[in-house]
Amino acid sequence: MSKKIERRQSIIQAAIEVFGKNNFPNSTISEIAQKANVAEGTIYQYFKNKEDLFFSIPVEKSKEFSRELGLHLEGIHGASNKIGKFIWYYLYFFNKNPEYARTLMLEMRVSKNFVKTKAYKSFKPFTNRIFEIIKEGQQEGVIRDDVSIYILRQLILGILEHIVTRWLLKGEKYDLMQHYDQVNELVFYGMSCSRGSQRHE
Amino acid sequence: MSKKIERRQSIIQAAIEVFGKNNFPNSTISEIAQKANVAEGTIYQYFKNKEDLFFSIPVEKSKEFSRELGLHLEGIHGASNKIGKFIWYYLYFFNKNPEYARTLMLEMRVSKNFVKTKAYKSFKPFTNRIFEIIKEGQQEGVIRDDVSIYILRQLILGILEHIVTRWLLKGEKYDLMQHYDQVNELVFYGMSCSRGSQRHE
Amino acid sequence: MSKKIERRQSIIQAAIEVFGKNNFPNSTISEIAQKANVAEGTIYQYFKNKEDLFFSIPVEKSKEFSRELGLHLEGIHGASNKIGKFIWYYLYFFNKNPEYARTLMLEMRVSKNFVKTKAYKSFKPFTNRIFEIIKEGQQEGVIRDDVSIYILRQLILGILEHIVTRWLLKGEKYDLMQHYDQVNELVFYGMSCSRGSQRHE
Amino acid sequence: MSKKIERRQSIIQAAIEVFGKNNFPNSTISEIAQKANVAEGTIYQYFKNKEDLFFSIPVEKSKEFSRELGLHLEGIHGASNKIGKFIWYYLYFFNKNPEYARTLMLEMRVSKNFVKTKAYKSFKPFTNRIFEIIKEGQQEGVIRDDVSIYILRQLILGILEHIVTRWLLKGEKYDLMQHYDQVNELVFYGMSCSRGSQRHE
DNA sequence: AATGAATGAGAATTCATTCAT
DNA sequence: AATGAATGAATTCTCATTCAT
Repeated sequence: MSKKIERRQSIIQAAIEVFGKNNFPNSTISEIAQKANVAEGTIYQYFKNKEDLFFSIPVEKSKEFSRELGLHLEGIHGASNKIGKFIWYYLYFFNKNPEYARTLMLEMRVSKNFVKTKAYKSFKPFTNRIFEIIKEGQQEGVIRDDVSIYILRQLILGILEHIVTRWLLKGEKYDLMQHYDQVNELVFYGMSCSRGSQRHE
Repeated sequence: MSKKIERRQSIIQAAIEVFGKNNFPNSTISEIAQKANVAEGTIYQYFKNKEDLFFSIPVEKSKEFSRELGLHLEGIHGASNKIGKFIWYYLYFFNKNPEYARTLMLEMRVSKNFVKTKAYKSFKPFTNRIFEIIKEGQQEGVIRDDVSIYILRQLILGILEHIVTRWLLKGEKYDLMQHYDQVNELVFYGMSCSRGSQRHE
Repeated sequence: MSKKIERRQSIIQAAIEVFGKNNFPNSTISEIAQKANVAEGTIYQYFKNKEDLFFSIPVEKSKEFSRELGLHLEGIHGASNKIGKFIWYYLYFFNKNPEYARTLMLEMRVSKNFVKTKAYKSFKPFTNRIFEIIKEGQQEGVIRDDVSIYILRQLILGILEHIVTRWLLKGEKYDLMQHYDQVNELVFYGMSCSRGSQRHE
Repeated sequence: MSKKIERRQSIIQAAIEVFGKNNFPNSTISEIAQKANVAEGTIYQYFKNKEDLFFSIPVEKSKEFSRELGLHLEGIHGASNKIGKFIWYYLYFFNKNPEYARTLMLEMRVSKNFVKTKAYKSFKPFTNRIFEIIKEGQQEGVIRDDVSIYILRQLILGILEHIVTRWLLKGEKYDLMQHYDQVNELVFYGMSCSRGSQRHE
């Protein structure tokens, strides 16, 4: 039983490495199978086809992300702290998973019809988590409520995606975490109440 | 003689359309040849191979960009005005060339080893043009000189690329030019000497 | 004990349906297993391989045919009546088993080396039954004896196969039984003594 | 120009041999290519895919059949003589093309949805030729006109197909032409106006 | 005896590139 | 210089069969 789950995991892991190194069309099932120590045919018992395997990566990684994020948020009080932690974990996660970052940010996110894939849908949970935190902050009175929460979420994710993308384009040569303070500041600057009037997008 | 140049142009143009619609691996020489009204074999008389054709696109487009940009800057005085014009033309150019924008921003720029390609090198001329304008501005005293010009250039291009990329990810559904004022403001906010008072245009 | 026989039966039954719907190469062991409510591996405990399962169908069906035919012939006197009954049952049987008919007539019978298979051999019993009846008829004096019994058997089966095949090619859209009288007449016309001289094949 | 036609022909010829020897699913493009002395890829320049190649065989052969049949009918007068010639040529043609006969009669004709294929449609021309002859015969008064010409055509083709099919099932061991007289007789027996006295040839 | 996960051989098809005309 | 037919390498995916549990 858990053997199946393990095997599935090892295929996904191999896929992350191979797709991250090459890219979708230049990656071969054969290489993934080899890396996962399974026969090519085995992959097709776990995934419908190459594309399905590809888009299963974010599904799996998003679960992991949400799960771990949940643990990290455990016991933290106050929306500000939670957002700070979120930003930290986001950077930490991609810093730790550069191949996945590459695939997600530079290939999937950018492909036509990405929003229709199951990969995109798998972001829902942690995307909702942000909503919760923002609302909490608005109730606490530390986050402005004169702006749609969609805009506020877009603010956070937009900055984070931008930072990660630049890091990738530079070849992941530096530690992504070094941007933590900067991002934090930018985000809080944009979200906090204590400002008379700011426009946005 | 000029027939050769014309033919080369029509191949490049067809390539832009086809690569922009699909993407590199899903585009076929056959379709490009058809669209350019030449035989497949003919393409190999003008370009070494598919990849060469692909990376020749920015080379060609960059020339066009620089040439036109030069004309638009003609007669404009003052670094501020020139930067304003540059921003305007950048947005104008990609707004007018969405297929090329898609290929360049979402596919080439994002591919590993892009910086080693001739495409990347072809950006030099207009990239240098920015340097000149920045230096001019610093001499004029309207652009801060406490920061490396590399950073300042990166500020301009970073914002522009970000804006164009978001536009593409949204499906080019709106007019890119509508961001002109916003970008302008952001750039001048970041570059000007005396925070609080910048004028341009 | 009888559980094994039951299980074997349900596999055969599933095979008839699946092979009849698709055809040999387009049928999968997986689908048959599913329909029979057994695991794929189980099929290999009852049959050597896919081909063996395929050719086991007529073996099984022929047994059923012979058994039932025997019952239907019980108590019938006179070769003419018996032949009539045989024709009736033949049409009745395939009318009731269209998937099997399809497989047998349009796929197996038609395949190279069919005569070497165990399927072909399994027809012996009911084929012999015809011989017996013909001989009986010749002794009774109602069936001509100036012709080889092989020819006479071939006459009966040839017509029946032809009728069933045409019915299948037309998509089994009509009731096969409607041909009973016609076939009966044709057969008796060909077999009966009361004719001076007819040539054949 | 004629090189393309020649090559197409040699591929078709190779396909006839290979499909006739094995059958559709057991035949490989690779073997056909080898036999035709072309690369596998070349086949796909002439035919969309394996299935297209398969169904192109009758299209090609039907053309040949009609063309040759036309020559053989040239100068023959009287519907009776024409039908006789038609029967003769039909048997002659399949006798000479046993592999094609096998493919057409035992595999294609028998497959579901055959009537929807281009192969089926390609029979139209010679099928129409029969109509013409039948009508001619009815006007001459030598062919009964109390029965639909569809039935009469079906009579001819039904008998011929049956004879050819039986020949194939027996392994093409005897000369198909030996059935000529028998078929002729059967056909004329069924088609002529005045039962009892038909003459032909 | 039954299971069903794992295997891997095998085949169709695509398409960049070459080269004879 | 232009053509476009021919090539064949390379890759995905299927599925009968095996075998450890």
